[in-house]
Amino acid sequence: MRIVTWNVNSINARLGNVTKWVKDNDPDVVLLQELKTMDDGFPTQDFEDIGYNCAVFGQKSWNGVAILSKHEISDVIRGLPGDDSDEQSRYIEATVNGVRVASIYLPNGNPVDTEKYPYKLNWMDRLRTHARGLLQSETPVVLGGDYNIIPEGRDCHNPAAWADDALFRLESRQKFRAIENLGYTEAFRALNDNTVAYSFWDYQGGAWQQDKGIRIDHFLLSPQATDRLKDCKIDKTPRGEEKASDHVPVILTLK
DNA sequence: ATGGTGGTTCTACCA
Repeated sequence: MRIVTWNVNSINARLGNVTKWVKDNDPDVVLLQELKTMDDGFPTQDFEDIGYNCAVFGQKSWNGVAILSKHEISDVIRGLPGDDSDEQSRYIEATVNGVRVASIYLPNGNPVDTEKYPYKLNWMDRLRTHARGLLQSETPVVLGGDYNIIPEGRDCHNPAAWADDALFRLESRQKFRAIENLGYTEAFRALNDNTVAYSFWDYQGGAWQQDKGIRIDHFLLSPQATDRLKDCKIDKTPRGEEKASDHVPVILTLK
């Protein structure tokens, strides 16, 4: 079973790139982030035409997450539990082929001297609480998405340049690690010990051409999912294409 | 310190 996570930076601006990649790679499940459209603007028909069911949690202009699946999608939750006043569409969760999957678009948090940073940290506390509850099912849980977290220095080109950024601040990384410490395994790093690999390159400053990237798109796996972990790879080829997203797909394979 | 790019939407805001 293959599950992909991909921040597409507008699903409608990226529709040709995404449908082509999905057809070529044929994953079971695709977790999308940054749709930048409301539910009724999501190109559901285009994905149904290539064999995928869709569960969408959209929002006008910003955010927005979705789960695409060749298998039936059931028991969908839209929105991260824990704060009814949160209006941002950043979390969708469902059951697919016996696996509980979530598509996560964790807040960026910059600039750190604004309300965006505490919003990020509070959102991570809520995610940890919810992730802890999911473990009680003792079934495979796969939390995939754009976490907006650089877990370690080796996950970026120049750690010094990111030192005070919301993606790399110690508080942010500690909260990410606190979710791992519940019993979740970060799939890519578990299988690629010393590999330097990135999942995002900024549009600005020739970041792609100079390979000044960061690794911020992750899969966190419950113990039952980790027992089935076979492979986790980053496909950076889509970043070099015309009209590319600034993120690339990360591909998880479970036995 | 600034601006570099790209998306949504039309004037800034977000990343």
